[in-house]
Amino acid sequence: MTTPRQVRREERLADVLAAAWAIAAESGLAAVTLHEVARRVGLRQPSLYAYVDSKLGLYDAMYAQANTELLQRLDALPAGGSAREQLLRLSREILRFVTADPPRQQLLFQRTIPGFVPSPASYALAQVLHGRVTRLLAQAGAGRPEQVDVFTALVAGLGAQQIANDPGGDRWTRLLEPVLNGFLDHCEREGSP
Amino acid sequence: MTTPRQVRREERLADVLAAAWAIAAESGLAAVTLHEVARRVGLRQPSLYAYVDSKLGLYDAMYAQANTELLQRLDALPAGGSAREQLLRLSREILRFVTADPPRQQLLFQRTIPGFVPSPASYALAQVLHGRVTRLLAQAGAGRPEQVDVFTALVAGLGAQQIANDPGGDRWTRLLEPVLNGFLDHCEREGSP
DNA sequence: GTCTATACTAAGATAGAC
DNA sequence: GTCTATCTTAGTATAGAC
Repeated sequence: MTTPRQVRREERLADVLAAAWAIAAESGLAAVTLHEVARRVGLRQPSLYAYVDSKLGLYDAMYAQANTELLQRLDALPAGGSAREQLLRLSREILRFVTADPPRQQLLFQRTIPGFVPSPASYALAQVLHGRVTRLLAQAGAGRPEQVDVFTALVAGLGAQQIANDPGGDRWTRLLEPVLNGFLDHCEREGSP
Repeated sequence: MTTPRQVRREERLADVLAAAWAIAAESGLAAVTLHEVARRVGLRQPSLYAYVDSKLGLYDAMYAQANTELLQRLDALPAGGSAREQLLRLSREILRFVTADPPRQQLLFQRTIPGFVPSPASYALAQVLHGRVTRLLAQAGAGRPEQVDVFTALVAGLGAQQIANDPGGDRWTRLLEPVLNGFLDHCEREGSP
């Protein structure tokens, strides 16, 4: 059961994480420091240790939060239509999610913070996400492991190029639909040779 | 003309850059510091300012060097065969280049160092690379700008996933050939509708 | 749970001698 | 071109009082 005290704590932690994401969005993920986070939430830096147990622990909490939020967004998508249509909606949402806030892409899909490795608990969330994608791909006729890997590379690649070379634009994200259709068409042809 | 003095200087600079790459490979690109670089080349930290004009200047020199080396490697590839075969060789070489040393991928194709923007001179090298890829893609029937963008996303995506989720392995890089063939087949079909 | 105080480490950069 | 010395800033983390 959740006491009012725990609720309060969760809210505070949410403030801490929000401040961290704001810093990351402004100055890069690597620019997040406990001092600056504390400044923004109106605490002294040592007080943050009541919420995270280290700097890397803060990154882990951000990682878990981003995974959770992305999962929630995918859950909130309309479920109708063909598997292909659902997959397109899901991919679009993932791209929207990461391109709207590049540090998310960096934290979720790249390995750029020296020393950061997701904790088992946080990584489990990433696996849930992967499982969701795999299931939908299987329904769309692209459920083989290699096909799932190609799909993740496609989405991650479009997101990364978009962020790195045309931030705020849609030069790569707008290619999602034709690329995805080409990929799924190819998988269908392969599926019944 | 190059005096012996300039040659010496170039060699020293090369040592500095090699030390920086070594640190990046061991601890991440963000872990490169002027102090540690100086330590490794047997200089005092202020002496590095004879070779680079700032920390970001060091990253810029690394960026330029990586581009130059990649271009050299692509130049050294055998030129025979169809455009498709050449393109496959080129893509393979790019993937080999970045996966063998993840900081290269991070510096060349991602934007993760707060404040780093390539200088015009360094960025020109990247454009040479892009031009080379574009020309080859055109010969292979995929020269439209959107097709070039898809190609870069494919290669960058495979490389990023490989590094992030299977470092040292080949779970994604081995998918290059089928993915590339699928992509080029699709472009050919599209080319004459 | 938050504070003050502080230990500890390390960073980037500049001045000026040799 | 390299050095010593130093400035300036900043970081993570801990101890102990309230």
